[in-house]
Amino acid sequence: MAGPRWLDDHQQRAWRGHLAMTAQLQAQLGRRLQADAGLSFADFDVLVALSERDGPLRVQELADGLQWEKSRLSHHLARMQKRGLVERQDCPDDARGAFIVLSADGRRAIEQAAPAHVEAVRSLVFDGLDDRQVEAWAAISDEVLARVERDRAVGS
Amino acid sequence: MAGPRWLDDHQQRAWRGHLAMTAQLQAQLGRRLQADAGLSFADFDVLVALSERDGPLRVQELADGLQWEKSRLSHHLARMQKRGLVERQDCPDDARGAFIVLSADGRRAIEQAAPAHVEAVRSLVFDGLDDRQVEAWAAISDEVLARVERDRAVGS
DNA sequence: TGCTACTCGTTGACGTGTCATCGAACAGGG
DNA sequence: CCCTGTTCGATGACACGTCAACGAGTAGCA
Repeated sequence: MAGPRWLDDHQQRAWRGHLAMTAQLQAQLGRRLQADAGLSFADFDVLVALSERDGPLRVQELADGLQWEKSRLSHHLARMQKRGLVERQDCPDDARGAFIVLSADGRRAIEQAAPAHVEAVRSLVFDGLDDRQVEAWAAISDEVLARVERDRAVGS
Repeated sequence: MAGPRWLDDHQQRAWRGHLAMTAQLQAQLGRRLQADAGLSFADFDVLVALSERDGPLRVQELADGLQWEKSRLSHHLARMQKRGLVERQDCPDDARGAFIVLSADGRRAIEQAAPAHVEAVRSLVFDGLDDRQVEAWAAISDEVLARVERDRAVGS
C-alpha cells in the first residue's frame, strides 16, 4: 500500500477535511438555493455572469468567464431557455454565433436569490473565520489554482 | 444590488478563489484518474472505502462512510458491478440487506490507481504549501464543515 | 398471531456534465 | 474565386446525482 511519496498525517488530515467540506458545503448551498429560489448552483453562476456584464454576451465569452466547457454551457443554456431564464438573439457580425441575454424572469430570479445566497455563504463560511484565516485561505486557493492551471497547460 | 451584509473585498476574493480552485482541481484530478486508470473520482472513493475496511461491507455502512445518499450509492454500485469492479453477496442476518466486496479487478484497479493519484495530489496541492498553510487549511475546513453540519441538522 | 411502523436497498424520472462529433460559417492564401 | 483549415455553437450518447416512490423484510406490540 505504500507507494513512494505518500501524504504525511497533517496533509492527509487537511486533504480529507477539504474533500468533506467542499462536498457538504456545495450540497448545502445548492439545497438552499433550490429551496429559496428554484435555482441550481450552475443556474446561479450563469445568471450572475449575465447580470454582471449587463447586456448580450456571446456564448464563448460566457464560457470563458465561467471557465466552463462550451458544450456544458450549450446544454445548460438550452435548459435555462426552456425554463424562460435566458433568451437567445442572433448575432449580426457572425452568423454562426449567438447572443445570450437575461430574460425578465431571469433577472427577477437572480435578484431574488442573491441576498439569501450571500447570507448563506456568510453564515456557513465567513462568520466562522477571522481575517487572518480569510487571507490564508485566499492564498492557498491561489497557489493551488496556479499549479492546476500550469499542469493543465502542460498536459494538453 | 446591495442587500444587507454583503461580502467584503477580502471575503469576495477568498470565495471566488475557493470556487475556482475546487472546480479546477477536482476536474484535473478526475481527468488524470480517468486517463491513468479508467476510474472516476467517485469510483476511486468507493474502492478506497472498500479496501480500507477489507472484507464485506453493508451498503448502508458504505454510504455512511462516504457520506453519500443511499440512492446515489445504489446507482453507482450497479454501474461498478456491471464493470466488474465490485461484487454483491447476500446477507444471511438480514434478507433485505446486501454485502459489497471488492472484486479481483477492483483491487487491481485501486492498487494501480492510488500511487499516481496521490502523487497528483501532492504535486498539485501540497508541494506548493508549507506546514503552516496546511494546518491553517485543515482548521478552516473543519470550522466550515462543522457549521454546515449544524445548519443541515437545523434545517431538516 | 396479526397489525402497524419502520428500515433496507432498488428503481424510474429527470436534471446535469463530458466526450466525440457535426454542420455551418468564417478567414486566409493560392 | 476556390480550397483548406479553423472556429462557433449544437447535438447524441452516455455517466453521474437527486428526488420520490416502491416492494420486501424486520421489529414491536397487542
